[in-house]
Amino acid sequence: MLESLKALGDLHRQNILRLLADREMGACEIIQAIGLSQPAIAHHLKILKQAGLISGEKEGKIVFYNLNKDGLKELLKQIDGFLNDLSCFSCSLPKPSPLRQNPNLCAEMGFDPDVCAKMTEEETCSKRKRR
Amino acid sequence: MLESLKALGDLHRQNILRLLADREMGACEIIQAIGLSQPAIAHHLKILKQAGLISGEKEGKIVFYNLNKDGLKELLKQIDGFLNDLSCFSCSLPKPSPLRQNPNLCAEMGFDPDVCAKMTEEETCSKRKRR
DNA sequence: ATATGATATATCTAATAATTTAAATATTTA
DNA sequence: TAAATATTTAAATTATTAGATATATCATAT
Repeated sequence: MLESLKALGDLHRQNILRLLADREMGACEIIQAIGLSQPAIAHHLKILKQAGLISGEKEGKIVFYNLNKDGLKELLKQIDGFLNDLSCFSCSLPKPSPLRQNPNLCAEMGFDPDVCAKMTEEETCSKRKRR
Repeated sequence: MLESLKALGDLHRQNILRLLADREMGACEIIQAIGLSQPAIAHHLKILKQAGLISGEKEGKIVFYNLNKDGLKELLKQIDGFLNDLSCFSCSLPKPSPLRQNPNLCAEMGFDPDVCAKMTEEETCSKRKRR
């Protein structure tokens, strides 16, 4: 998901996706439409492809690019899971920090290593135990 | 949305959000939990705050950070709109490129400026006319 | 009250790392 | 051989980071 979010976090790449939302396009068309150099477009297309957001099929000289709808759907599911999981949108007031009780001891406080030690790219909060 | 996606596209910032999913935290707690320098954390917190994903309220010496659930909800809505809009998840086979008919003329092809000329950060495909 | 010192956070600055880009080159296909 | 795309390389830009410094708050001593 991190890779896909990085792929989405660039305006040119968003615009490539917007172009492909209308129809498939050959790379040369995308180059003209976006107005960057051919290698720059090739680079962005590679990033989008590696993120699973588009597909490219070579047909003769031309590589036709399309949205990967399954990839987009999967990404949306992941983001939805991540964000929902984070904010648990409906539930519960935020728990107060122990610093509220103990405002002088920030430097001395320890941390539950479970909370953060092994957080990885794809892990979401629901996989951690809540207290 | 671009700004928020960039904010999400960093593992440390994702982990800060994961931490805050459990409870509010003082900045000093976040520093210890993530293990970066104080200025680096301050920088990431600023980016997350500017993206509307967290809030910080100062209470004495300590700034307590919380998830901004409304911001997260709003972002999810935008991403959902963007991705759904792109792939129009249920509908229609992809339209073929005109290059399918005309495979020799990539360099000479013109482009409908409506399709791409004024694409901006927040514009989604549904706002463009479809053909 | 006022000064002093300690703590928490933010900002500034500079170094490093990563990303983006275009020119040059390579590869594939007609 | 020419056209379309990918890869390599190098330059420019941007992002990330830590050290130094600045600001604000609180506790304590005068």
